[in-house]
Amino acid sequence: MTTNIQSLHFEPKLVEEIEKVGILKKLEAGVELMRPGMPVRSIPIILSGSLRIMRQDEEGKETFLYFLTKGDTCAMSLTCCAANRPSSVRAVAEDATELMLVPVEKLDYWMSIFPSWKTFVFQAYQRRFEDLLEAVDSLAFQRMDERIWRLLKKKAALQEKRYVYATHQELADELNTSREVVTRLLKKLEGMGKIKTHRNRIELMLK
Amino acid sequence: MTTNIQSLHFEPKLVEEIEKVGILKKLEAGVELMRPGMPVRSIPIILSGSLRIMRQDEEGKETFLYFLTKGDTCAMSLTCCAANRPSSVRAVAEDATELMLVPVEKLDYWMSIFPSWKTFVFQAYQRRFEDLLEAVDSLAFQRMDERIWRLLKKKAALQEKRYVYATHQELADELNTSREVVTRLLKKLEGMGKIKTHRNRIELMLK
DNA sequence: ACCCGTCAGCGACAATTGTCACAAAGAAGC
DNA sequence: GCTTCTTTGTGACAATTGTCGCTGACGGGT
Repeated sequence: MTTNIQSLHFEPKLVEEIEKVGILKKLEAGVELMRPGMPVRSIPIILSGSLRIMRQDEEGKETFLYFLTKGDTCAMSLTCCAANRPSSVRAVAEDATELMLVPVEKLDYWMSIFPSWKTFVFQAYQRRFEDLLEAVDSLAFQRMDERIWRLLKKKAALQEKRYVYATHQELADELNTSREVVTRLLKKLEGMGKIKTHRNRIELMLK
Repeated sequence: MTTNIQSLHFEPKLVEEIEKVGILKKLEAGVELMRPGMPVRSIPIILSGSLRIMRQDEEGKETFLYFLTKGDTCAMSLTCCAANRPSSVRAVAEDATELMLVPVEKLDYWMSIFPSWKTFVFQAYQRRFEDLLEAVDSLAFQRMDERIWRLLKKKAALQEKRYVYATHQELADELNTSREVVTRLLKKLEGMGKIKTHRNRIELMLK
């Protein structure tokens, strides 16, 4: 599952640079990479696997924002680094994940000399904006059953499988609702023929 | 109320450039500057007044995202321009507003030669990220009474007054709820001594 | 097999929000 | 004054979501 940095459309010289100063990090599924308040010292570039980005409130309640996958980087890291501010989100490995950590100092310098890095940074901003708007849409316009269904589809797509391995409690936490509500609505989705529920696992009936 | 571009921390040469190519535009309160699907041909820099940025779903339901005020620019414009994509949000003048429209073509060029422009663009991204996260917080973690109360405080702060001129229906539209709910919760806030309601106008009892 | 901890299912009820119907109050014109 | 339109108020009810209590199912270990 190892992806190397070469496959990410960077120019050869930049690839060289990244490999020189970047630190490869491997995360097992479920490991927390970043939490609100943590200082951000490096920019992660995801090589394989995926990160789940969550927003927390003061009491620790959470809500899902978006996933980062291969080739993505965290726009929050970019803004936090630039402003020298702590993280405002939580990042958790959704699967086993590999990423390259690039020190903050390079951000600006590379932007000025590597066009592909500049493109990369701007695309990151743009994609994360879209992702955040999608999160807003979900919160503002969709009911909980629809939100669960979409989350399941996204999770399944990440793995390219029709199974999602998660407990009802975990899904409830990601959507800032309660376990009972998730159970109830999963039953409803099952009744509609969209899924089948198993212990620790949900099967999506796509197509 | 006219603010000129000089007060925005740009270097003199850039100010000159902006004045040369920028188009000054004045909007009356309530006028729509941008709607979802519209092509974005220029980047607006707000000189005075404020813009209300809203997200819409397919059926036209809306939810408030954030306000832009003096010195701000629309990060959506930046991303949309860069990717040559239509707007994904709606922008409406909250008050009488003046803005400078800068043609897209300059975005990149100025970034490479004017440090203050680069800073400006990155700060815009950063601020709008924070604003969007605040919008997510509001949607995910707060009940409707709290959301109304916060919206009122923001609106009052924009004008630096203790009155907000709006009907219950308008507030309902901005929060994607119904007029009756707004009426009900405003009565509740009034009972708590936080506001006084009048026709077309709400008085905030701050301090 | 049995125990035990985790996970899921379910019924009852509460809280919040959404919807409908209708009335009253205020503003503006005649 | 009267009429009309807009805005606000309110009661009743529905839908959705949140919470509590309890039950049973499943799986891993012994």
